[in-house]
Amino acid sequence: VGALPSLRDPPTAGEIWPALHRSFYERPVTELAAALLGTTLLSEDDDGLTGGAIVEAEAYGGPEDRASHARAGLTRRTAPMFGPAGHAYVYLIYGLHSCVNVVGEGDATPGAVLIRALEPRIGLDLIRARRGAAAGPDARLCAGPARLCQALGVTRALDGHDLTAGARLWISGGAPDAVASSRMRPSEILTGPRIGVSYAEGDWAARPWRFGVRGSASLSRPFPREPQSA
DNA sequence: ATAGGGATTCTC
DNA sequence: AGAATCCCTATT
Repeated sequence: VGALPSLRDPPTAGEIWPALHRSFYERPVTELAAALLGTTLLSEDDDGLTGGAIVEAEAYGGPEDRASHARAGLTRRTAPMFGPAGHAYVYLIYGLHSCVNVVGEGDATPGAVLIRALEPRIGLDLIRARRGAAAGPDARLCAGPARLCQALGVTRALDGHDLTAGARLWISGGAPDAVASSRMRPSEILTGPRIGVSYAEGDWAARPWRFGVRGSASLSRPFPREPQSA
């Protein structure tokens, strides 16, 4: 028995859940945020495979976006936002919590999408163990940008990671044998102002760049009334 | 060098 | 309502 894989080797997680291609990410961040709804974020490490369906995401632009980390321009911290699409931007907030973004646009245009909530679907036992005993019902385990990172074992070690490689941390449109596309119908998409960016000047705090799946029990918090379909 | 604050979460 | 807690960013 050699080191080369044989046809009888069990499929890897990346084969069961094929990674989205780079071209999926190369578009304006508001489009990308909506398109990510319904796709599956996956993480695999020595402890196992975990994942869930993305049900909430926020778009962040370049220096012109006064709510974006990129507002100060290219710095060491925000460098991934200025790099190629399809990579992760993972940052530490309040000295405690990791949050994960998906880089969009292109090399010339900085921008990223913050993943704010998942419906947990894969590796529930491991997700529950990582989140702790007081984490509440399953639907709330990944209801928040820092919660989902804790649940999936995402830390800044993954900052800059290439999401298109289909290993360690990646996003899939669905299993190959899945019948339905991950794409949401417009009537299923909620929009609203981004969370926690009241410091932003001008109308940047009010822009409806938060996107969510209508009716999901895993949203980080409710959307304001008067929802508009994207 | 140092001060001010943050795309959050949990507990009191 | 307040703490936890690190590092980024801007200023001295």
